[in-house]
Amino acid sequence: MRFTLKKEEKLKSKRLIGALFDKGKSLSKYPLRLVYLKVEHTSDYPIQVAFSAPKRRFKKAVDRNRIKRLLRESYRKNKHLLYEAVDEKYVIMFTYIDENELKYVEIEEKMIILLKKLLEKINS
RNA sequence: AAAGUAGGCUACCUUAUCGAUUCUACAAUAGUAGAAUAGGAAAGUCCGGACAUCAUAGCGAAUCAUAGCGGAUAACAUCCGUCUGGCGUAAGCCAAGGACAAGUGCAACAGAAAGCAAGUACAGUUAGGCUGUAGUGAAAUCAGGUAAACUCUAUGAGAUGCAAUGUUACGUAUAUUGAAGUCCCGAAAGGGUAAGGAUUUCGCGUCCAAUUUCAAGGGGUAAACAGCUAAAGUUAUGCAGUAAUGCACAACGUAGAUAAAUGAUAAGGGUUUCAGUUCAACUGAAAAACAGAAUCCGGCUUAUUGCCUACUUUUUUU
RNA sequence: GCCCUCGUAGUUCAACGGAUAGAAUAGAAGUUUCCUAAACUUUAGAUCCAAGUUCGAUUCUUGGCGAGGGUA
Repeated sequence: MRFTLKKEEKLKSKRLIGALFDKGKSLSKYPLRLVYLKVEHTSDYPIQVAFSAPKRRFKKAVDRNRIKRLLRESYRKNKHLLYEAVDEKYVIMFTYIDENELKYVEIEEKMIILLKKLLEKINS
């Protein structure tokens, strides 16, 4: 298993994002929040994913970029948890809801917990 | 040593592992190897250009900008030099710094009076007139003050911005409904008129015409490529110039993302601060700012780390 | 990315460059009432920030900060 994260795995379609917020279900593990939806998409990968840091909480572009990079890194390291257990296609959006930037180690820890929670939800 | 002024440099580094984007090569659509990958302000979007489109882009007015003088520049509200005025003990800093001797307006309070009329007290001299002084005020008879008041003078500006613009793909609609207009002369060719609509605010002009104009009236994709990064480029030296800068020659080859790459982790080293031990030195701990390209350049403004050089003033010591 | 607009009491709005910045409403205290409301009386409270022009700026100019909008 290689820990890569290619362009094709990123969620870019505005239509899918709209549908995701419209119909998707959400889970959260502070300071992360996740919205997911089972839907057909064009990518070869089973899951398309997007990351966001709200402008309301992080006014500076540097901070938003920083948060998104940390989220992307922690997802890249741990996405095998999902890939090993999921057959159908999903789209996922991660949102950062705290107002302060946490250390990478803490974010990765929460990410793992959140992904496991998601697996339970999907399989049940 | 303290306080201050001016100018300049800098923006932690190295290695390893795991990734991201672009390009190249090999492979063929899986990948492998190599190279490159954020700033001094990338920011604010405040000026100036390049570039692109619009001939319904023209002309005039309006509007806006600039404002001592000379120079630099592609250009500028930038930069350099200099005069004058102001601030500061000084080093230095600041200035929208043309015209109120064209016209119009405005001037609280105070004051007789802030314009077209009036006139207080004292003195020169008794009255009038004239002159001077006092008193109010930011400004008082003086060609008064005020133009970051209208305005005038000189110079400049066509409008819109890369979501410009071009090509391709998908889909397709000159769909449908309502309203307005389709003028005059002539058999025709043609001529006349200028109501309507369009345009950068207005006028002229120009353009449009049942293949017209205006209004109402669905949805999908939110696609790809070009524009898109070699540039009024950077550095060193020489020459010209007080300088900004120009010229010559040499070297270097410098991000192109698009729900938006430039990241994460570990180890070692350097810098600064604090603490401990006998000065040098060592050990330990902590800290490292402001901030993220989005068509590209030249500036301005604002945010901000560490340091260096020169100068000024004051105090202390020799 | 590009292009615009607006900042005055807690809130909604006023104010030719000229006295202590005005009104409504909300707040506080009092009068009235057995108590509350209403009414009446009194009271506190503001020009986003920093420079400049001016004798004098909410108003004019410049820079900053904040808020909002438009744009295939």
